Amino acid sequence: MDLKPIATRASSPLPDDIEITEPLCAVFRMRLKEAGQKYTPERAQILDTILKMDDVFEAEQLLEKLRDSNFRVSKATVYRTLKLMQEAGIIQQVLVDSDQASYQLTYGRRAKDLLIRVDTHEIIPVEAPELRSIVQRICDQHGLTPEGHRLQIFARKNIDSG
Amino acid sequence: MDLKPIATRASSPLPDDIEITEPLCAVFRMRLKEAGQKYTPERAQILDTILKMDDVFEAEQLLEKLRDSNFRVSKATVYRTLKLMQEAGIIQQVLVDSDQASYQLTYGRRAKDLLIRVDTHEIIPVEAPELRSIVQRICDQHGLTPEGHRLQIFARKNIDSG
DNA sequence: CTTGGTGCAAACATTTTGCAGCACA
DNA sequence: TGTGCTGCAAAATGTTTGCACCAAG
Repeated sequence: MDLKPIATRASSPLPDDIEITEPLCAVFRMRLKEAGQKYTPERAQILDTILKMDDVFEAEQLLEKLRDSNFRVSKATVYRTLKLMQEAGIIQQVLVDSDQASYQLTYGRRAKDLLIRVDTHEIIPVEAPELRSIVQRICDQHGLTPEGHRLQIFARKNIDSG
Repeated sequence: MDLKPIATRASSPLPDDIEITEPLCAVFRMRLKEAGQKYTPERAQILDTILKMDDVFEAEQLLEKLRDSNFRVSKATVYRTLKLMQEAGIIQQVLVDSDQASYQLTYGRRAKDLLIRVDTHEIIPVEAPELRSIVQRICDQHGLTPEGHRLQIFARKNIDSG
């Protein structure tokens, strides 16, 4: 069994969010070229659509949004492209729901931990810098080197505030 | 014609080692009773098998282990029972792998955070009590009440330690 | 030509469900 | 006797794959 989908790796001190599509396109194209692959209109459309979505999105949401657009892309191509983007380090799989895979745009961003509202299902990326020392301590205790982590906090609206 | 004769519900007595599970059995039985449901031999066998497995296990591993035992339980019953045990607060789903759901025995235990070795795929339950204040702080900042969390730390053997 | 990409449909793997018969209060 | 539980098979779900055709160097 493969243990590849490691989401939310908080590590490298990257600048915060980069919102421009230009560079990300370039990155993707470059990574594809390195592997002898092509930056096709379908792939561009998928990347473009992802950039218009929430930070964390499900495959089904992406498919729906793509169906609405003028440029139709097949389900197979979407899944194939999502895999390519993971390999290119542009997105990462996040395990939020057991039914469906979610993905998170991670390139050029500091990976965020997630605050998940159980009442609305809203997913809010958050930062927990103190976590780093906890992770380090636990790894130290086991003689291991940390490679990343995944933190999801579940919460709901305060009873007293609304 | 090729029906695999899974033994019909034996009203036979349960294996001896079921006694070990006394307290948890009692909890499960009680919860079932509250909901007008029964503590059947199949359910006892599933609980018993889970207690013999790693803290975190996949459905497939459980099915396999059950197939090996003398007391056969169908796949459908296993999945139905896993759901009941979740409702009873005995086990929890953990999302480790995108392919398959994993479950963790949680009743009467504290450790819910996981240290996952990316080199061996070993899963080690750990404690991170300091996390509580982090979780609380993040929820406070968003006006939310914490309901739980999920922390998975990915790590591998130290390079310098052999 | 050769290589890679696409859409479609079929295949896949995991999990759920409909149903007829069994068990037990 | 009724209600719940079981096994089986079929269905449902999300994802992957085989294949024929297309596009670009």
